[in-house]
Amino acid sequence: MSIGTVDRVLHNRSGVAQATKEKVLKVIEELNYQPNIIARRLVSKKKYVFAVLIPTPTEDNPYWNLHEAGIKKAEAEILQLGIFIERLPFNQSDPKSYFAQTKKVIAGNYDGVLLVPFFQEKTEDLIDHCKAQNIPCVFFDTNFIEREKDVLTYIGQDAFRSGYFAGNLTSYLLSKDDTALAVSINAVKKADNHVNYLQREEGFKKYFQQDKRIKLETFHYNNPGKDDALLEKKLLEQIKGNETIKAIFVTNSRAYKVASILEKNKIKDIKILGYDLIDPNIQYLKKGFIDFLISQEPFNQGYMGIMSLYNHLILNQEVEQQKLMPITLITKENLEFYKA
Amino acid sequence: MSIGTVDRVLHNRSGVAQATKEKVLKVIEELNYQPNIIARRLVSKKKYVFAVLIPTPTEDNPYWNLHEAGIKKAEAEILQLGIFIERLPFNQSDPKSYFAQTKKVIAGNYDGVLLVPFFQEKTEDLIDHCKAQNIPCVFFDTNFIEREKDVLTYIGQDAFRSGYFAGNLTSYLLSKDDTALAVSINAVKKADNHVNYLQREEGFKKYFQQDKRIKLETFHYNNPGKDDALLEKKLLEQIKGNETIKAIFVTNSRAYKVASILEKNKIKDIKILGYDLIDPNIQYLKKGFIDFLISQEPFNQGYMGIMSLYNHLILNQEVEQQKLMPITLITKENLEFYKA
DNA sequence: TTTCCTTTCGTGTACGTACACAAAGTAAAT
DNA sequence: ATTTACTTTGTGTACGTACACGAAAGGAAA
Repeated sequence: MSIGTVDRVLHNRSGVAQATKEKVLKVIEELNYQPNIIARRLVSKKKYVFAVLIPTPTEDNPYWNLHEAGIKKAEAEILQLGIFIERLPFNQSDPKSYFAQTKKVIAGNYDGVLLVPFFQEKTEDLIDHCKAQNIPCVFFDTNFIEREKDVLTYIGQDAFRSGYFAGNLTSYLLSKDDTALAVSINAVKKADNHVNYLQREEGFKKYFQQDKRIKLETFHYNNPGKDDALLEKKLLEQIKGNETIKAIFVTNSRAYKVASILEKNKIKDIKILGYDLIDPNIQYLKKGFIDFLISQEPFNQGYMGIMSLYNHLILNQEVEQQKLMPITLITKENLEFYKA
Repeated sequence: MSIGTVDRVLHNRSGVAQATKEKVLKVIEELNYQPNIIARRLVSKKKYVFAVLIPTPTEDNPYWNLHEAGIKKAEAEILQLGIFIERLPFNQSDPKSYFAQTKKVIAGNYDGVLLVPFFQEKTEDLIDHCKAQNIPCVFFDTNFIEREKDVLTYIGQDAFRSGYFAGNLTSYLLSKDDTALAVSINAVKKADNHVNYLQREEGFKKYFQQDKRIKLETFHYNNPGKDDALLEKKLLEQIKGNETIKAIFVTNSRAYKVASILEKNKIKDIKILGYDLIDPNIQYLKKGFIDFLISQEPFNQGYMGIMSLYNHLILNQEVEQQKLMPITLITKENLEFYKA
């Protein structure tokens, strides 16, 4: 038995007599042979290229910078192994830019795809392509539940449970017959891409269906422009219309907008809960205007997203269908221990 | 210029003319040469062995199982790279067993050490040895502040800040003139090894020095045996002696003991905060008798502990002097998203 | 038996690094 | 000029894997 024969058996290639093959397999079994990944990558000159579709961080929403950091860390770790990452950023308020990038991925020759399935209708073709070409695709941050079974994995929070958690926490802060206000502020008119926000609100509501001591109101504001004056007017109307509102749950990273309105109007007895450790939120957390922020651990999401592709393609490891990120609570007091 | 010469320059070995050396260095600079870690580990037959000193998980304290899981993950990742882990478990209520293991490390020939510096006096020799032999040493879970500068890194929580965080959280749960009770239950008489507990209590107290709306009491119970009946008697005495006690902060993983006492005595209006996702705690969290648990992320501690040694020794990377773990809050609602 | 083809198996080379050893170069001593 | 001692440089081999290529074995037809 020579190295060559063993190698053929290992890779299930043709040209080995059945008897020999069985003998080799037996020995492999006995010795519990594990291929040396190191040597394998060393000799293989195959390059892997992963496409990453992630919104461009904007001043209005710097959130995506945090993912980028995690992606960068993964990139550094596996660059030496011949794996390259190509970023295809899109404008999160412009479906066309998203569509253009998905088309690039379909036209290009990528070995794996990591994406935030922001605009769902536009995502279908991409998933079909990946499925047909057997290209692993990873959703992160936002799930696309209908097509979840067609991708390698989803990495992100369970948005509904996250909202439910927020409800539970809010219940600790309020007294009987107080009201909690769930606020959703969207940057675009059509909110089909904000699955997370909707599900968080649902989870939050669900909690208070079981815990009737506390009342619930909702506030929705969709605005593609940036007319924060109107937001202020409407929000104040609602708050002043109900003196029992003692907590506001902002279903996305715009908690700082609510905080700034309360600060400006010197309203101090309303607690604010929101999402994401972006800078404006952090500032208001430190100042005490925001009480709690829920982190989605975007850094880890980015890191694990890339690593899932790596584990699947290069290490041939099983990858879980869902990697649900922890629902992490941040206050002024433990903030400094979370880098992202 | 041959491979051999370049290699000599790279490793700063002798036998290269100054002129040649400079020429080679220049080219290395220009090409931004990065050594291929893969190939390097492949060829090097040097084996690394790390010693891990960690308490044996007991029925009374299964906490250390969680670290072990993280260590195992790291082990699996780097085993192929010729790195081996040798476990030297000790009995956490027996300083002698700890001492015996430290002596083994000193006598042995290890390339790195990961330990919980539980009994501080007994640790001195080990640290001296590591320092003299230039063996990297990592503290985790518990810090040994006086010798922190002599080791590679400390991985764990900032216990004081963690207690402070708990204080802040407690303040949300209580009303003016309520009392918070800080409870420390130790399994051994001499509590010099429980630096964490003490610091958490200090942090907790500190918070209420600034927030005077709430009163504070403390309760200490040191018992090397397992006389939980006495604990119950004493704790009930204190609780019944002060009707305003509305929250109990347990400074270590024994929150379940307090919860069981409250459950047995049908006391329902006192909230419990504690540490660590060990099974009995989790049970009481689910039942609603414990409200909040703070996780120290032991899994990550174990994983990162091993990886710090690896990064330092094999990858020659800079390692931070302190890797402070996040202070993570767990409730019934987000529990399932934390595996450890 | 020879020829030819197919199936089966062994050998050689490469990946990038580390190191032992051989070769070449240099300079002083004979 | 030759020897000797030493410095400097080049070559060969190995690590474990992947694969191309060629060698051997086997069988069928000439």
